Amino acid sequence: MADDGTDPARGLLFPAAEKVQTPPSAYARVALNRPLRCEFTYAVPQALAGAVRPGVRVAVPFGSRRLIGVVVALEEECDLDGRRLRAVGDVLDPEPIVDAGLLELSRWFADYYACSWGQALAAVLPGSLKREGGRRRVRVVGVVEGVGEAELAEVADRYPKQHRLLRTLLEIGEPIEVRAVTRRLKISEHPCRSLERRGWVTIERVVSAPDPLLSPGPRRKKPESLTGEQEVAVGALVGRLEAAEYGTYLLQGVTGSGKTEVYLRVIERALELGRGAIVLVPEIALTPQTVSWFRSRFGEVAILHSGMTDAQRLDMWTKARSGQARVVVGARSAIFAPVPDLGVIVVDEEHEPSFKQESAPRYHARDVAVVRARSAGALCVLGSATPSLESWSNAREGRYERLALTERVSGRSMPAIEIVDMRREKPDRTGPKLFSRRLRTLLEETLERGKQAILFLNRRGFAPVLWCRECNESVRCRQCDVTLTFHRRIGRAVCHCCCEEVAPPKACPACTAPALHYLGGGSERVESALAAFLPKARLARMDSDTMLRREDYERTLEAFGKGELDVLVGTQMIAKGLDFPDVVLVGIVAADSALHLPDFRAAERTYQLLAQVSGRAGRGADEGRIVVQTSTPDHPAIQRAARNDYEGFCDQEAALRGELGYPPHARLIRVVFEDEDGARAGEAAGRCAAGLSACTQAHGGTVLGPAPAPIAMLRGRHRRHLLLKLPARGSDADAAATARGFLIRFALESPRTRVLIDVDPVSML
DNA sequence: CACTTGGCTATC
DNA sequence: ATAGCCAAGTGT
Repeated sequence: MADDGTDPARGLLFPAAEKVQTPPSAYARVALNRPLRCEFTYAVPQALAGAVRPGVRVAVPFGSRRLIGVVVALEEECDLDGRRLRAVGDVLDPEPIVDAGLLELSRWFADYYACSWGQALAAVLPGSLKREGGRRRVRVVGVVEGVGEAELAEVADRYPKQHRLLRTLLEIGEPIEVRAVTRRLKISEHPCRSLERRGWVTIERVVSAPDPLLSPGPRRKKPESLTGEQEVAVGALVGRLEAAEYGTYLLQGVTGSGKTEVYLRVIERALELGRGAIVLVPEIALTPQTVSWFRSRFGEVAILHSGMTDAQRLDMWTKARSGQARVVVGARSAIFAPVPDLGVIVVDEEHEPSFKQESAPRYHARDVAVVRARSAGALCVLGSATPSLESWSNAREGRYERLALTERVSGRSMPAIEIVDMRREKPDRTGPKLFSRRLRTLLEETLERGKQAILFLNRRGFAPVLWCRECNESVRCRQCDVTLTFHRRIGRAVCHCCCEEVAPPKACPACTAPALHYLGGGSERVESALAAFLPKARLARMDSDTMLRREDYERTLEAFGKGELDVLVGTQMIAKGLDFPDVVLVGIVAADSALHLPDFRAAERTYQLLAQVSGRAGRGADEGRIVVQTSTPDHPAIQRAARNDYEGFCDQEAALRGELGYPPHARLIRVVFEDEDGARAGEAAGRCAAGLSACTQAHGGTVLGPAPAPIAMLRGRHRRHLLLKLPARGSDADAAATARGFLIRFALESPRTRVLIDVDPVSML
C-alpha cells in the first residue's frame, strides 16, 4: 500500500492531511460496529491529546470510509507497522459517553455472545449515538384523501408489497412512522416510495410524537401493610442492599401475590441510600399502567423501549446518566441504561423468552442483568410465578437465594382448573372442534350472570393449514418451509415467517384437486365461531392483526374494563398482566398447541403459559374458573399446571433434562447455516460440526446434528443447524471459549454461507 | 476487445 | 459489513 499518500490512484482515499505527521501523543484502541472480531489502533494527534479518552466516540477513517467508533483503551506504544497507522479524525463527545463499568460489561458481552466489541457497544448505545449528527426527525407515511379500494385493486396482482402496504395503511387510517410499518410488514422502504410516486401516499418528516407511555396513567396506592411473606422478602432484599454487596434473588410469587410491591419497596430503599435502579419488564408488559406505578412512587422515571425514536431514547439515556432520573424502567435493552451507582436490578417475569434478543447480538437480558449486578456490586431480583428452569435450578443449587410468595394478597385461593379431553368431544360439522360442551356451558353461564370471559389461543389467523385430501399436501410459502395461514378478513393466505401473502388457491397446487380444506383454527376462527354460537355477546379479538396501534390495544382493554365487552378472544397479547375483577372464566382453547414444537422447552413453556393465562381469572370477589382444552390431558405440564404444582413439575422436568443433557444441566450453543444453495449449507454445517466436535470433545462437549433446522427454508435460504452441548459449569470454563473461538473463525472463513452463532439459545426454530 | 459479474481480501 | 481489486464470463 502507498504509505505517503502521494499515489495518484489512492490520493483521494488516503488523503495526505490524514497522514500521521508529528509523532502521535498516544495510540487509541477503537471498537467499530463491524463483525470483525478485533479493535483497531489509531494515532492520537497532539491536538486531540486530552480529548481522546476511553468511552468517548470518535470518527475514524476506515478503508475508504469514515466510521464512528468508541475508544476502548489508550496505549503508549504501538507495535503496528507505522505505515498502516492512521489518525483519529474527530472526537464526538466532550465527556466519555460509556463509563468504565459499561465498557467492561460490553467487553464481557462481546466475548460471551461471540460478537465484536464494537457490535456489543452498538447494542449498548441508543441508536442516535451510533450515527454521526445525533438527532433525527422521523418520517411518517399517510394515505392521500380519497385513495381506497380502487387503487388497492390496481396494485393487487402486480405489486404485492405495495398492495400489502397500502392495505395496512388504509386499515390503520392515520399516518404512521415509516420505520414502524416497514418493520411490521418485513419489507424495505421501497414500496413506500413507489406508492408516493403514484401520488397515493405522502411521506413527511415530522418531529416525533410524544411517547404515550409518558402520559400520566392510573396511580397505584401504596398499601398500608404487607403480607407476612412480602415482609420477609423485602427484609431479606433490603438487608443485602444495605450491605452494598452483590446478590441474586429469585422471587417466586404466584400471580396476585404482590411481587410488584416488593420491587417498589426495595427500589425505594435503594433511592434512600442514594443508589439507582433498573427495572426490566417484557416488552408487552410495558404499558402506561405499569409505568405509572413506578412514576407515581418515584417521580422522575426514565423509560426505554423498542418503539421509541432515537431522539426519545437519547433523551432517556441522558436523564439516566445525569442522575435526573434514578429509576429506569424498560424492556430488554434497558439493561444497558447508564445508571450511576446502580443499587438494584429487577427483572420481572424473568422466564419470558422476550428477554432474549433474536437478532445479533443474541443476548439474554436476564443473564446480562446478573453479570452487571455482580460487577456493580448491586442487588439483582429475578421475579416470576413460574421461573425458568435455569433460574429455578440456580436457586436450588444455592447460586441464587430463593424468596417465595405463596399466598395472594387478596387472600383468595388460586382458581380451579378443569382439564377437558378434546378427544372425547364429538366432531363439529361446521369446522374443527374449537369449544367443548363444558366450555360452551360455562360461557353461556358467565354471560347470563353478566360476568366476563377470556378465551386464549396461541395462534392468529383463521386456519393455519390449507390441506388437500386427495394428495395430502398443504399450501406452502414459496420462500419458507411453512404452511400458509388463511386470514379470512383479508381473504389471503399469509406466511407467518416472511409476511408474504397470496390469494388462496381454489384448487390444490400440487395435484389440482378442486377443493382445499381449511384445517385447524386460529384466533380469527375462534372469534367467528364464538359470534355464531353466542350472537348476543359483545366480543373483541386482540391479536397483532387487529391491534395495529398501541392505542387500539389500550382502547380495547379500557372498553373491556368498563364492561362494554363480554368476551375477549386473543393470543399471547392477553396472557399477561390483565387484571379485571369481573373475569370469572378463562378458556384455553388448545393447551397443547405449543407442546408439539420441536423444542426441549416446549413443556416448560406450556406450563408457564397455562399458569399465566389462568392468572387472569378470579381477580375480583367471584371465584374464577379455568377450562383447559387439550388432546393430551395426561401430559405432565398440563397435569401439574391443573394442580398448581410448579415445584413438582420442575423436579420432574429437571430430571428429564438431565437425562437428555439439556439446560440447565448443560449449556448450549446453537449454530445455524443459511445459504441459497442447500448443498453448500449442508457442507458448511458438516465441516463445522466435525471441527467443533474435535476441539471440544476433550472438554466434554458434544455436537448434535447437523440437521435441517425446524424451519428448513426461510426467505429463499436453506437452513441447517447444529447444537453444541457443553458442561454447565465448573472445571471446563474454557470449553465455551474454545468453541466460540472456533466458531468465530469458522464464520469468518465461510463468507458464502451465513453462520449464526446463538449462545444459550431460547428459540430452536 | 470493452464491459459487466463473481469471488477474495483487507479494513488500524 | 463492505469497498476495491483481479479473473473469468458475455456480448459486439
